[in-house]
Amino acid sequence: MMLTPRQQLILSAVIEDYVRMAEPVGSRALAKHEDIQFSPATIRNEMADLEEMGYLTQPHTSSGRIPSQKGYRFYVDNLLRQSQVDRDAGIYLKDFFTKRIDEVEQVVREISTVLSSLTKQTAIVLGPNMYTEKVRKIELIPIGPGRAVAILVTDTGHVENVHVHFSEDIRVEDVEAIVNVLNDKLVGVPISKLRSNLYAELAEELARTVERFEDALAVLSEVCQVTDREETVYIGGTANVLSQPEFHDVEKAQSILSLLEQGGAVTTWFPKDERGLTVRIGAENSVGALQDCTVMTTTYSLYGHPVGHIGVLGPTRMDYNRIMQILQYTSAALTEFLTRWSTGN
Amino acid sequence: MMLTPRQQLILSAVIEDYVRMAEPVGSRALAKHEDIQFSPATIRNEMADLEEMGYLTQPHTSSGRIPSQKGYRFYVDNLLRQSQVDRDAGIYLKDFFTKRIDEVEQVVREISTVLSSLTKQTAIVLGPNMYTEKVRKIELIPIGPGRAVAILVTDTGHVENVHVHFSEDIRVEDVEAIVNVLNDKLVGVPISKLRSNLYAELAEELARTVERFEDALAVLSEVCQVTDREETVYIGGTANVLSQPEFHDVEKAQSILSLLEQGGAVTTWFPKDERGLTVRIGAENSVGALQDCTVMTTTYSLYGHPVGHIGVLGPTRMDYNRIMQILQYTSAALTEFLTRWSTGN
DNA sequence: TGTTAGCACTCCAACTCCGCGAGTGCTAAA
DNA sequence: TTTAGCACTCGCGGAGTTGGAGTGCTAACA
Repeated sequence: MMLTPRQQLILSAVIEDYVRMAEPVGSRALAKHEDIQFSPATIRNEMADLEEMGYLTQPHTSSGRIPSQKGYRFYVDNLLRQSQVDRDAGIYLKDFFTKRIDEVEQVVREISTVLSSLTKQTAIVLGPNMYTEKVRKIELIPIGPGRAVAILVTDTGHVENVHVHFSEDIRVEDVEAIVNVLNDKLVGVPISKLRSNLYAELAEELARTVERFEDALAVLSEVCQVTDREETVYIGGTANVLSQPEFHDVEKAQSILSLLEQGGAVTTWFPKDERGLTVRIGAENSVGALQDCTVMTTTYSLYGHPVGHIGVLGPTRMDYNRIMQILQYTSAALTEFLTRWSTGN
Repeated sequence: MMLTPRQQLILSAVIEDYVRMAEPVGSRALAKHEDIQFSPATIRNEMADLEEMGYLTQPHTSSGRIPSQKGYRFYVDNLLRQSQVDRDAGIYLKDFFTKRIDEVEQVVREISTVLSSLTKQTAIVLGPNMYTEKVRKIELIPIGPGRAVAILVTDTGHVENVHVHFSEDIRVEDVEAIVNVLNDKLVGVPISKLRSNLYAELAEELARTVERFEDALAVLSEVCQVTDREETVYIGGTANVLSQPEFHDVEKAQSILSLLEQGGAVTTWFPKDERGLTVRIGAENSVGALQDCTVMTTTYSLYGHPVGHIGVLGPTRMDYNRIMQILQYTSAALTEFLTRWSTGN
């Protein structure tokens, strides 16, 4: 059942050739591979065995072999040698990050472009969530009768805002009172706990302090909306989908593009509670349209907590090695950038 | 030189048929058209004339005709009868807007989706700029040594924020002084005038009030950055590009998709100083990749000033009539929504 | 004079046919 | 166990063929 070293060698070679050429690879071509010393005939025998075991398939009799999903999986799990990160890519990334001392959001957005152009695939970046950040300040700024903007600033300097409403005849003192209570009770609280932990306690306090109790409650609930904000999604390199030979079929390409378009759907492709690198090959993606795609993802962190995801979408025939390197390197660089940024540029 | 009514009728018919079928239309097919009473032979003669004048072309001898760019242009300028807006579309839009009492940004983003699914083309929406809005409040919230977030709220409730830096040993009073001066001098000033008009005056005032003058200046300049923010671009329905027969050629499709991806580039497709509806057919778009595309755009307004653009990108063979209707209707509805929203939901 | 029927002609698109070549599996020899 | 040899398979691309849609032209007709 286990593969012999020679079979592993051949499987690797098949995958690497196929990744490069996007065409079924035959025994003759493989024999030319430098670290393969056997004759085509031997290779044919081995390939027949590999096919029988399900690691390779044949589009039709008398054509070369292509790796099956199982083949890719074995390759990723056992054969991938962690080679050097692409030198140019490394330089490019390092360069990108040292130049940047900008707003986080902009950097994160641009990462999706960078990642896609490095990998020549589609890159997906889920913006850093603020669940672990703490409330630094809450402001209520009136902008009209019965209307105000609530602004919430976190300790790392993220700003969220939401429009709130109250009765038109509320008094200025009441608004001030509300803001004071909010700040008293909420500063230092992690965003993730905003709603759950403090709702009851805060309501009580507000009831004691503020005349217009219902208004205060409404505001409270509206402010809490910021915790429900879904992560922002940045997608770069969607056009790269079309340059993959496997998606020259317009139907397929379109189904993938429309999938990418509904930003929300993309979120589900990322494993919720894993922090390391994950690789989902073909049918391992539950989504139908991704049957012959691979989604490789990893997380980036702030203060040791994963706060966001980056990922690459490509055909199952992708350069796993290279893309894995780039992804890991990018994640590390992004993590470092975030840390540097949030401790003071 | 001028077209006879019959020629106009035939031109219309050719265009309308071609828009529907995406295939060259011949004299026989046209003769079946209900408001055409002449025989195929007559039609052939007229079409030959129209071709000679450049309104139609023939992919090859002995095939039907297709409209030339000049043909489309004439059609748009002279023959388009403003018919009823698509009933379903109207209902759909009305529905969308009455349901929505949400954040502007979200509505604008969703408009791009709505517009693309109504037109089955790619929709481009340039978010409302805030140039005409006025400063309501400026806040400086410290988030670390020498670091703060500057928050600017406009009279309609837009919130922009930017990170600012000053010497680490600046005193709290100085920060307060800066904020006070900023608010004193800037509240009520239109965003567009922020930098130009008040820079000098403000600097003077700050020099008088604030000890750390350089710091204040730096902050001022950083705050002004928000005026440089480029308009946000939302693009919906990029996948629709692929469903157009003319873009089944992967090359073409890709060049258009990559164009769409660089959000910034898209901005230039919108005429700067026109407010009504514009139609750019084929080569009228200066961009090379859009040679067989039409970009139809219009603006939406707030308080009578155009504040943003919406547009539709499709093949020159697009349903001008329908898309024009939808665009105008959407623009009107969006304008109305904005007004309602900014005067208090 | 403008319109129409008829007809010969054109040309694309789709289909079939065929040969090439890359690749295989099997067998027999090393 | 590996390799050389050989017969076989099958997709792909080019050449040849055909059908049909559409044209332009001419001549007849209102």
